[in-house]
Amino acid sequence: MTHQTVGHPVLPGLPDDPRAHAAEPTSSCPVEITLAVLHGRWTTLVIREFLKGDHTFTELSRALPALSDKVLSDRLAHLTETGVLDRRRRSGWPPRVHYRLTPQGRRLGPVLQALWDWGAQQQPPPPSQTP
Amino acid sequence: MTHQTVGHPVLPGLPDDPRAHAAEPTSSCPVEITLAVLHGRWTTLVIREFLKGDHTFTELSRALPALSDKVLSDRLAHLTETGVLDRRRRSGWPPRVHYRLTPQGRRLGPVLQALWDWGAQQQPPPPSQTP
DNA sequence: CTGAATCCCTGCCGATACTG
DNA sequence: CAGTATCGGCAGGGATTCAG
Repeated sequence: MTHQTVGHPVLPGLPDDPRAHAAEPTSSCPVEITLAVLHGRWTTLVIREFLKGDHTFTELSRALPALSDKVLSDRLAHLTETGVLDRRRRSGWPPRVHYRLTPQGRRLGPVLQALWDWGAQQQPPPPSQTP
Repeated sequence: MTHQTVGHPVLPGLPDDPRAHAAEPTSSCPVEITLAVLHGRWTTLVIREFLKGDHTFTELSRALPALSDKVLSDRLAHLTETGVLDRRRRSGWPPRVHYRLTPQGRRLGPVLQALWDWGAQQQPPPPSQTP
């Protein structure tokens, strides 16, 4: 019938969703919402660490040594505000704060996977160095 | 065997891919590659327009009226450099340049869909205004 | 018609120092 | 331990102007 030969829709979103036809960048667009959550250097790496399990501030700092305290603090606050992380203070001394992914945060796994898959096809993996 | 009850992997990439364990943001990480392509205001909207079909510079300018010529030019150059768009000059007067998605560019459809899906669950769509 | 050049302004990121 | 306060550098984006 048309030039389209594949079986999946090429456009994101339901066809009658007005947000799929926005004429300018708007924070109500679902794509923008997700990109805003992932926005900023280190953000995806932090999420990746949480996909492995929950962490405290210091544990994360050790997992990503080149990430400064200030930016780590910024990222944790941002991801907590956006509902990706759950922040939990444990009483006692020394003070410890545990972070973990919320159910919404866990749903970012497939999103990162989609981003990974596209990028991986752009640049094939380096030869595996099996010792 | 473990605490994991779902059937899909939570981590992006093959487990033995060294890029899945990077300790800092690096341009060789597939996730970073994709985010670099999508980076910048207006970029996803431009890609969306191309998922509908190919366009000339002016057609795009009309589809996204609030997008300035300079930024549109930047976006087209960036997406062409990264292999998402194919640039084709048609001889004659007035000069016209047609852009269209490459096969790699078309593969961004599912990526935008994944971004849309996550964002849509964060903020349900507004009530449809059926006239 | 399709851009490229320039200028200014803003916002992010890193480094450093400090606090409950 | 887990942050906040402050500062400076730099890149992104918009407006305007000019060119092939």
